[in-house]
Formats: sequence, structure tokens, C-alpha cells
Amino acid sequence: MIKMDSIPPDRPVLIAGPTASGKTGLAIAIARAQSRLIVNADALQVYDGWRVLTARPTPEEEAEAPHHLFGHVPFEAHYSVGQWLRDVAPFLAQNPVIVGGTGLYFRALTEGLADIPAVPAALRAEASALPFEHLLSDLDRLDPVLATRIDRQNRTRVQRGWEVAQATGRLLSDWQAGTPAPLLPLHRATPLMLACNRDWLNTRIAARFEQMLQNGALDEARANLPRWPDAGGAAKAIGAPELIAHLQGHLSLDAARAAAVIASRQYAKRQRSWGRSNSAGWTLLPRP
RNA sequence: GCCCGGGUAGCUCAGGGGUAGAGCAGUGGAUUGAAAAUCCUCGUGUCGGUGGUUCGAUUCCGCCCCUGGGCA
Repeated sequence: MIKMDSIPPDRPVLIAGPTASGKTGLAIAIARAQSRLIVNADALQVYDGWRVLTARPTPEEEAEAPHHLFGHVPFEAHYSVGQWLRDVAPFLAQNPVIVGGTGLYFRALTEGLADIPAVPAALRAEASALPFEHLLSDLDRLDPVLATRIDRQNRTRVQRGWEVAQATGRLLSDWQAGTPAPLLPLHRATPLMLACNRDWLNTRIAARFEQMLQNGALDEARANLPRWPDAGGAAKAIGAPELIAHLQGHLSLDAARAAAVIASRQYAKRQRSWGRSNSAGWTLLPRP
């Protein structure tokens, strides 16, 4: 699929692509051939507790090369792009293979991210309790530049602008205008993007979920059941709410499986959209 | 065999004499600290079949077929 000797050893390798496209296998092949370490760029594989369900590298795979930023965030915690960017930084000098499905993480890495302090959890909670109209009218008044730029129907975006203004006393549009240079510009990396045929990928998604069940995804969910009510970002793993609901007797296994597979397909579709419009500068590796 | 429901989009269903519409699924897109998140766009399908009434039937009537329930 790609010749190893065509990959320059003196710069990091980036591997992006939709879920179930075979990123992990490619990352390990490159890491082994060139003695690199592997760094995770997936927003859910960072949490502990969902090793099987989030398709993290298996212990056998992890033995093939040093792995970092997998499962290093507590189940109850909330992670973010900013935190990830701070976490990857120390590894860049070692020319790692950075692999994952989170497009935003790669963008932050290669195009830069505004250097904004974390919003306190208490403020997030306060904002989440406010009516949408309230947030929107506040934002229109506080940060009109941002208010016209973002998707005004998307609460997450509106609330983010509101939170930053409240928490930092500085406008999000202002922070973003001061975005620093990227840690790793694309031209100083070898960026590879797996481009998948839709039907091929959908078949793999269904087969992989089946494999996850055989590999103990339900046992994993059973182990997480006691702390599920306190789950932080880990609650967003595709298939997690479905398997938990099944264990609680609210959903048959067949229904849980069907819902999880559908959610994965929808996720892959979003990843394809992101990939299509963010592929400039990336080397596309068609699959199959 | 008789009685009562149903048969409408891939699925679940609403509607109703002037050839039809929701949710889900699917599609395309957006994406600057929740990103496996969040948000936006896109709806023609023999309205089970066949006769009839009507200017006009998917809608009303007859018969037939399929299906759920009840009584035998």
C-alpha cells in the first residue's frame, strides 16, 4: 500500500482516516519498519475503560512499538483538543507515528490552535443550564464578530463562545485571531490519509462490532457499569450507551448491536466529509 | 368459517374525493478546547389487487389477496 523506504525517517508521520479503515495496522507497520513510537490522535482512545469498544491497539499490538496517549485519561474526566496538543508536543522531536480518527486534532497540530485556558467545569455547568436564546443574545452583545462567524443554530458553538468570554474576560474571536504558529506544519510531516470506499467500510464496521463483542466488549461494559453514572468524556464512546442499556435490561442485544453499528456508520460518514474537505497536502491511500 | 382491526417512502406510522407527509434509516455538507461531540441540507412512493360510483378514487362501495387479534 505504501513503500516504507518512501517515508522520510526525519519527520513525523501522520495517519488519518475513518473508523475501521485499518489505521492501527498501518501505524504499527511503519513504526516497526522505522523504529518509531506511536502516538494516539483519537479523542476516545485516550480514556481508560473502553479498550475493546474504542478499538484501541491490543496488548499484543502495543508490544510491537512504544505507544503513547492511549488510555491515559481517567474515565470520569473530560479531555479536549487543547489538552491533547499539550500532550503530543513532547513527542514531536522523536518523529513519531501519530495516528487517529479525530480530524480536529490533526488540524490543531498542523494549523495551530488558539492558546486559551481551560474553562472551569463549574462555568460549563452553569452555561449548560442556561436557555439557548439567553446564550445567543449574550454572545451577540459580547462577541458580535464570533456571533456572525459561527453556526448560530449550533448550541455547542454558541455556548463555547459564551464560556470563553465569561471565563477569560477576553473574546473567543480575539483569542482565535491570536492563534500561534502550528507545532507541526504539514510540510514538516508525512501526512497519510486512508480514503475508503463507503460500502467496503460499512461492511467492515459491522464485522468489527461483531468482533468487539467476541473480544469481550460486553465484559468491558459490565466492568464499567458501576462508574457509568460518573463517566466523563468516556460516555461518548460509540456503542457504550447501547451496551450499558442492554446490561440494564432496557435493550436487547440485537437492538444494541444494530444501534451501535448505525452510529458507527454515521460517524464514518462525518469523518469522510471532514477528510474530503481537509485532504489538501495529504497523501491519499485508497482502500481497499 | 364468522367478527373486528390493519395493508401508504427502506422501517414505524399519520392523513384523506382534486395523485400525499412525519420520525427513524440513508445522502451531501459544516467543523478553532464536548469533535466517536454538535449542527445544517435533501422526501414520487404502482397509497395491496381488481371492478364500480364520480368530471375526478390512494380516499367511498363490492369482491379478492395478505396480515394482527377475537369467536368458533
